[in-house]
Amino acid sequence: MLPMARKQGSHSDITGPKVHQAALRLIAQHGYAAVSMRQIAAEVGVQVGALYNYTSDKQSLLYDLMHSHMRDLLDAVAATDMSGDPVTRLRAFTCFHIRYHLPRSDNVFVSYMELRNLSPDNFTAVEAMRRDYENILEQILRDGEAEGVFSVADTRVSTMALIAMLTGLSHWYREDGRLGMDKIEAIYWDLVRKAVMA
Amino acid sequence: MLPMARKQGSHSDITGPKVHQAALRLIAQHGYAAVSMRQIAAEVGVQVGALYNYTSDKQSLLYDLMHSHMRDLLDAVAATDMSGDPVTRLRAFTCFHIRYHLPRSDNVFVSYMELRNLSPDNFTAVEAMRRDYENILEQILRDGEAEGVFSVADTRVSTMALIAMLTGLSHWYREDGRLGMDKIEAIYWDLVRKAVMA
DNA sequence: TTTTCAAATGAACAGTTGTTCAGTTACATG
DNA sequence: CATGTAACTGAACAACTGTTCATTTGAAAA
Repeated sequence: MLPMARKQGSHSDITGPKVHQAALRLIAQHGYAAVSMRQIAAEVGVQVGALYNYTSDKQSLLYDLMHSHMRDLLDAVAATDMSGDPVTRLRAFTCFHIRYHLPRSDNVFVSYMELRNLSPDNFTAVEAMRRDYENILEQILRDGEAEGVFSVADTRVSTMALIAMLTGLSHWYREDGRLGMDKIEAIYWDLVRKAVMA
Repeated sequence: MLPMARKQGSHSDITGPKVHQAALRLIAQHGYAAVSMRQIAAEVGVQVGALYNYTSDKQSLLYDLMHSHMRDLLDAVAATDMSGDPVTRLRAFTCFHIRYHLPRSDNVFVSYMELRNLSPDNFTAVEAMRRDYENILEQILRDGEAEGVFSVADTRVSTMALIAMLTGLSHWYREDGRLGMDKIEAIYWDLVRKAVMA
């Protein structure tokens, strides 16, 4: 088969997403700095130059991955029912976090590990969104403390501690492992609840 | 000042550690793949070629950093008093972890983020040491469960959750921040204790 | 003072990097 | 069928990569 400047059934609508998928997978596996544009192109099945129809440069590609992940995360959490008393809300947040993150380990990995490879402006933007997400949990803890149902030594630190605990799960969880998502959810909810309960 | 092939008072005993310090700092800041041997050399104040008097290649340099960190960690934890009932031991482990890791944020960062840049053999070696460290905590939890003083839904998962919570601290703690190490220690011990107590 | 040699230089190596762009191709439109 | 153009190729660019090594240096040993 001879090389073709344009393949059958190949459009911007197909190649565009493919570029992002390939970049996400490769960067999650090897890291941003260790992945070349040529590797991404090869995974898509295209030459390097073609990538620049879909991103202005490598940095923007990384930013797009991280920014869209955070946007989707914030949209999803906003669409989740978080009403009720603080304990119910904490449970809803915990379960949401686990169920949203576990099937998206590549996204989590990239958004966690590649922060330092963002340009200063891009870093600020992504960091603000991460902070927005953390604040949702922090507010739940504050409300629970105000009602006297939660009791933690420091709300902000406890927020960070719980987020770290929950996010760490994505780093070692394997879908084909010993425990299913329901079990995991129960175990983590048990730890979270007890840790903050008055 | 003309370039000199050997500077005054410059020995292997001085440059060697400097190479590791520079590599640690730069890799913690930018990541292994993003740091070049020339950048490390510049930080040391030397030309690239000189680095190869102290490491056989870049990969070995990374492995040395990670392996020696894990070795020091395991030595330090072994030298710490972990006797007594499970609650006392859990407290000792929690405080040890925090006090050991907080002043070594560069080491923690590198040992956490650069695992995927290790060659397969080096990865296996470092991973085994990490597992040894985790097992210390896991054994404390098991003993506590056997005595009925702890109660967790799954010991292994709880171990990973607590380690993630504790290690996450190193990612955001700033020495000049709002809270000193004593306060932090108290806050985390509170969370850990409550999370696993029966 | 002369000798010795660990330690560092600086140039070179072949390969890879991100990015650009003139040219080619195949599909959609007329 | 002819034409326009979005999508892609392939080659080129300068800069940078890890690594090697013959050469030079200067401090310590004789």
